Amino acid sequence: MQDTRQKIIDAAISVFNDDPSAALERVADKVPVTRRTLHRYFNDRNDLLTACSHDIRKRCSEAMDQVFQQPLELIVQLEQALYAAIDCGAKYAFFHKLHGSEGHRHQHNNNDCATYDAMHERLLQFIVQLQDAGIVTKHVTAAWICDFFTGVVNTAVKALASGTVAEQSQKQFAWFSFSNGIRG
Amino acid sequence: MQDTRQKIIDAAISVFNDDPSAALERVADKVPVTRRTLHRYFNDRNDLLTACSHDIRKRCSEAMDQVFQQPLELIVQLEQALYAAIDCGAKYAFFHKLHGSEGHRHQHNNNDCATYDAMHERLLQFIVQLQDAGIVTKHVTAAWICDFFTGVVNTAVKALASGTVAEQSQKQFAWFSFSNGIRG
DNA sequence: TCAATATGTCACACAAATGAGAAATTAGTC
DNA sequence: GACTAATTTCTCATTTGTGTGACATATTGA
Repeated sequence: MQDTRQKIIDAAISVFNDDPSAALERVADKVPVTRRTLHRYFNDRNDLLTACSHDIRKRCSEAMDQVFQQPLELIVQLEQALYAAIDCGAKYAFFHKLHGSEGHRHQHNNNDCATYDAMHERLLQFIVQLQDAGIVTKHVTAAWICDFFTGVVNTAVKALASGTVAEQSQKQFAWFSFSNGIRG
Repeated sequence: MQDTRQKIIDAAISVFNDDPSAALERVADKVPVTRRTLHRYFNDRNDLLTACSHDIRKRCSEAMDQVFQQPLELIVQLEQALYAAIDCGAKYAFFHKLHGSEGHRHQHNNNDCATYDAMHERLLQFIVQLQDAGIVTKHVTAAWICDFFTGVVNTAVKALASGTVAEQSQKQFAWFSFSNGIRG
């Protein structure tokens, strides 16, 4: 039953994503598991946070990596990147929150921070490339498109969770709005 | 100096928006004011939350109301609604969080809930109207466009806060991406 | 069935957050 | 300069969250 660890991490990401200071009991209840059990896997709150950070890096960043390595048309790569981010769900959002929050001391030597920086930078450069190729508009900055990308991912994840969109439509709608939203 | 109360509410909305379980000290520090002073204006945490809810309803919802009452072209109304929501900033986002969170018992008899429902419903009906008029696409559902609307507002607010977009460009970029994102 | 492993229960010490009283301090106002 | 209202400072009791130890109770697999 070693997948309890993973369940706890998933629950923690989900809970902390919309309430960073939530009590550990909230995480435990969500698994569901006793708080005592949670503490058997993670020494303290910070330990759990670190585990979350690692897990996110592994799953989310590697998923994005894979997309950009495929020999596809640029625009199709972007589409796949969006889908990959949506599949990561709350993880992708939490990745940004973690490294963008005030309390977080973002240092590039830290592995997780470096990975975050790399992922973000690649997406940014990729968009610049698309702009230069005339595939996406130059009416808005590449930085805005990056934020917009994250925003659409969040919207898609929340929409599915709240039930306002069917699972089958989720990615389709997201790509529709995103791709049109960045075209001249 | 009765505007201390308002300052506290504004700080609370901002803090609780990205950390609902944050300590009251965080709110007090942000004003800045002593925690003791905060407690003189609000009996307890829940009291403050209620005040936030009321404040949001007043400012945010009324701003939207005003837009829809103006005799403008439909698409221009939508544009103004987006700008109004962005101007409300974190308030608009928090409005959704409050009434969409798990812990919240959403009951229509409650005034704040009713106002939220009304605002949301009107936006939804407005979009349906735009779809029927052929102004916005029917490739995606009106419910999705509602979520997308909120998503773009959030993105715009965050982008400005994090400095990735200039204040002058914020609304322009947001409307560009939103309006294109919902056109066929 | 037995042993190993995982989880639950209960109890505890400690830290942090909450809420409030009383007196000192500051900022305006006349 | 004295008065007033708002705020700070300091203090304290209470509650809530955190982390751990000892032991009981499942669950699993040989």
